[in-house]
Amino acid sequence: MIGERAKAVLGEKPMGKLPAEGTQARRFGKTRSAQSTALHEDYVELIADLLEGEGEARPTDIARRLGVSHATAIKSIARLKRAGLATARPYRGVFLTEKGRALAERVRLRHRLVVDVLRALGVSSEAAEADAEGIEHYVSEHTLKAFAQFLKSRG
Amino acid sequence: MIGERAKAVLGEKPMGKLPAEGTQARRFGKTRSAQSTALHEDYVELIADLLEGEGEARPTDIARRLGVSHATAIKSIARLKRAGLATARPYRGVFLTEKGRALAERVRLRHRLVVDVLRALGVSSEAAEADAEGIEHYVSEHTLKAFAQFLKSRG
DNA sequence: CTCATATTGTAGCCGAGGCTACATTTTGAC
DNA sequence: GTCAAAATGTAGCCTCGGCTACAATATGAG
Repeated sequence: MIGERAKAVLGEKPMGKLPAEGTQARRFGKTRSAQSTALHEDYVELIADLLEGEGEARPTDIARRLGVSHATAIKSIARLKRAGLATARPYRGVFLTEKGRALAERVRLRHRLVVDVLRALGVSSEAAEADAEGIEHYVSEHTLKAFAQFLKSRG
Repeated sequence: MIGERAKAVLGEKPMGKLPAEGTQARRFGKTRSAQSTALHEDYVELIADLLEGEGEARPTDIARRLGVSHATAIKSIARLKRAGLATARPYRGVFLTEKGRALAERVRLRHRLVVDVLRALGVSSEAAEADAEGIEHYVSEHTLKAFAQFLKSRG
């Protein structure tokens, strides 16, 4: 008797409703890389907010807002610098590069759009804000456009 | 002249439109913990699909579908076992525990709901599937209910 | 039954993103 | 100007989720 494993080797897989591995793998891969930029986006957005609201962005404030230790924040800021998104000299606060500011602006617009769509769908303001924090990093340009169109179409 | 930093120490922060640190920190914290479960959810969902479609879930197949090396898949499966979501004996394939099956079912329903909502908002099927892969892990119960309600209300 | 091959498992490396503990610098009060 | 306290930075450790290279096991062909 030839088992399922044998069939697989012979290329006799049942092949159900599963998508082609290539497509699925690509999707998961994209999701993974998005995860690596999600933190960068959060930091950049927060730094932009702090710079506007308080005039400066200090590691301790950043750490408190994000709910992490200051050591973690400092390490992340170092990664931001390596990525060319921020500048910071010891004991002198954090600033955004042109690239960082551009990213912050895009992130902010996207955040607003996601929150507005969620609210339009009947989600409460609090839940919309909270969920958007996670969702926004995974919304593609295409989907973003559809969101904008949807909001416009329904006034 | 007293700088902004001095003001902060004295509790004279301008306090603009930024939310309270507590709220924001809690949100980010939740987002972070969601990230740690996202991979578990992907694995569990895929394993359930494979078990149904092929009759068995082998590490190599899982790795190929997720686009990672088999070593990575095996290590993740070990984490799944530790989390009580799966069982696996050496060279004998992967199976889900009751808890794992329950999670897979929830994840599957949520995935469908997210894709359907995205499509209802005018997102193409391909983009909806791709984006949902990332978005779904950050949709709260509250938002999920709103999604279901929205879909029902518009037929 | 033997054995080549595919699959599976293990070891060891890496970077990201957490943490605590400790060292250094700045700062404002005095 | 001194100095304690707050902020900042550094060191070292952890887990997760990647990887490659190598070892061990199953499996089907013959």
